[in-house]
Amino acid sequence: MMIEDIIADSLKNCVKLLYNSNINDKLAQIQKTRIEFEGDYTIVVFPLLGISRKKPEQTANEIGNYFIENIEEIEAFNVIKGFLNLSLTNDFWISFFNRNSREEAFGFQENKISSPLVIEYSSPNTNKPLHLGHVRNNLLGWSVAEINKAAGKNVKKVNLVNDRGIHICKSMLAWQKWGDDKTPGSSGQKGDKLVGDFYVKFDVEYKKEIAALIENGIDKGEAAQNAPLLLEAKQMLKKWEKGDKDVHELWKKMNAWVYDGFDITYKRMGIDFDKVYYESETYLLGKDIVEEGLEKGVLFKKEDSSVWCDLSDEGLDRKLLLRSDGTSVYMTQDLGTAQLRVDDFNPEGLVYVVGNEQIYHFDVLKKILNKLGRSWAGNIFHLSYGMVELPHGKMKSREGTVVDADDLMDEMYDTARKTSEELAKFDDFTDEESHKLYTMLSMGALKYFILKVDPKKTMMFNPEESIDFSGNTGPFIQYTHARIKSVLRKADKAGIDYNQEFSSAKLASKEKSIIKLIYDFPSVVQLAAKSYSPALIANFAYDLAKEYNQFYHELPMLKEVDEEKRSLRLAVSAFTANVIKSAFSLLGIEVPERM
RNA sequence: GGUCUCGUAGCUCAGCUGGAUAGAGCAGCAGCCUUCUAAGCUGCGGGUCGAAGGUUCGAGUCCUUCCGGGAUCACCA
Repeated sequence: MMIEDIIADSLKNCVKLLYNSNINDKLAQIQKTRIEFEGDYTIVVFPLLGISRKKPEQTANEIGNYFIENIEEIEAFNVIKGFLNLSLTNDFWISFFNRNSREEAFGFQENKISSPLVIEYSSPNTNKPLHLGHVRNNLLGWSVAEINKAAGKNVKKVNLVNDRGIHICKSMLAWQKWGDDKTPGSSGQKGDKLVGDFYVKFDVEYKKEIAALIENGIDKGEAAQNAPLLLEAKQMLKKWEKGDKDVHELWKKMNAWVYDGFDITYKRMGIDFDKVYYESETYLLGKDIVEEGLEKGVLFKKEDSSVWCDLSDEGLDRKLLLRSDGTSVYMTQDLGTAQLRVDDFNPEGLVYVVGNEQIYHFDVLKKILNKLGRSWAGNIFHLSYGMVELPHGKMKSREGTVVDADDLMDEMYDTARKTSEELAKFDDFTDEESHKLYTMLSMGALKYFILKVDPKKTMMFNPEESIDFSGNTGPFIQYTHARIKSVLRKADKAGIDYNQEFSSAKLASKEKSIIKLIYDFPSVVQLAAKSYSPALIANFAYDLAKEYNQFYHELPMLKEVDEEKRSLRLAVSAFTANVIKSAFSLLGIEVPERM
């Protein structure tokens, strides 16, 4: 039980005893004492004045006295206006420290055997390479999954690859027409890049056709619908759906190129999945559900035999589920894949990491599933993250304004190398060690940069300015870890033992503030899991690293003559390093021993 | 137009369910390496929390209106 809960419970007992009244959580307000005041935790007494019927100071004093007399963890208090600041005993912090500082997995909860939380993320299209927007999705999804594992959940990461459809046919058609049998092998180009280029090529030629049609006096909308290239692509899609051998062969070949390319990028980002679904295998699934909905009378059919769901009673419009030609739309497929996931995993929840432009889509998805009587519809959670914007607006694949994922990682690597060469503290690194370090730092900088901002918020990325390596950054925190490890190596070498219990040690202010921060780590993990926010973990790691660096400058370790103080400070350092490492592991960031 | 979102320092971002004089980093200026890694530490300057009302003992946080940005409302995905 966390100390905040103990204080809250005690407060309830106290109010019952002193003022003969029961209070709820809303009135029992406990918060951390602000640094400028003496104390560890603060009870806000304003809400209790109506019950005590006394002045704030008097009420706070009465409660403070109760705590001193009855709660052994509390050793002192002071009152400022309506705030009752409680000081915990030195012993409380020391014994917490003794119990946990050598726990490798401190803050992580053992995996429970429970039905899984299925998290879908990434879900790329196989017609273009990954860009910065996808990077945010992938890092977020992966991290949210890891955080939930650490919080004790049984997590399954899944990917639904969008490997078929009109957009795929467009790049296939362009390759057929203008590809000259180019392959990744012959061109030396990464497969996803090659295919992406043909997708762009299609768009260029298609636009030319539209322009020509308009020139000939054809209406704009009609031109877009009837351009020969588009008709040809549609034709190809029909062939694909009929199982045409040639089209399928081409489709398989080009998708294989893309997967080879994606694998490289995924691997570099450190992303993985427990299960990969392919839309080509699932896109027909929703039709059964639609059929079921028609039978139940939840859905209806129009004269042209298209099928709809009426959501007007939910304040929404009608939603199409089957086209008049009987083919399914995106929504239909998602109904099917949701059901498939439920059948596959019997999950306690389904999480979709998908951009906020699809809020409406998921809203509708849940409502339709609800109408269809799927009780698990309420367990669907759409983690809708914000877009990544560039100074000149949002990224558009077809307009070439995207920040390519591979290029970005290359640039980060370059910056890491230059920065490291400039600031290097060692000259004995082998090429391999250097490469490993640059990789670690560049990915640390990138991942931290993206994950530290609240997932829900739109974020800004300026390609002109490289991502920082100092200040509130990944490398700063990695540096803190390496710095601690350096001191610990020296301590080990000098034969200093800091792996022990501490009994009487009176904590210095900076030692205590670090221990207090670390004390919160388990709750931060829980909260980050519940709110699906890696940003909370990133912020925590930064606060800890910052606090540690102040400690480092203020208090000597190896030079300290008092042996117990020396050992305690080394032990605090070791604990800090371990927690930084754990926190960063949840963000997918590795920490170096030396840098 | 309907719905949903966001607006905090020059820039990028924190600010848990309303609580004490609104915090970091970057950028700028000034200090600190014969001392455990200076990717660090210390200090200075910088804010009518988009605007106006309201609820409350108390509002960056909740409500209303307005201004500004974004998303969405397809027989696209």
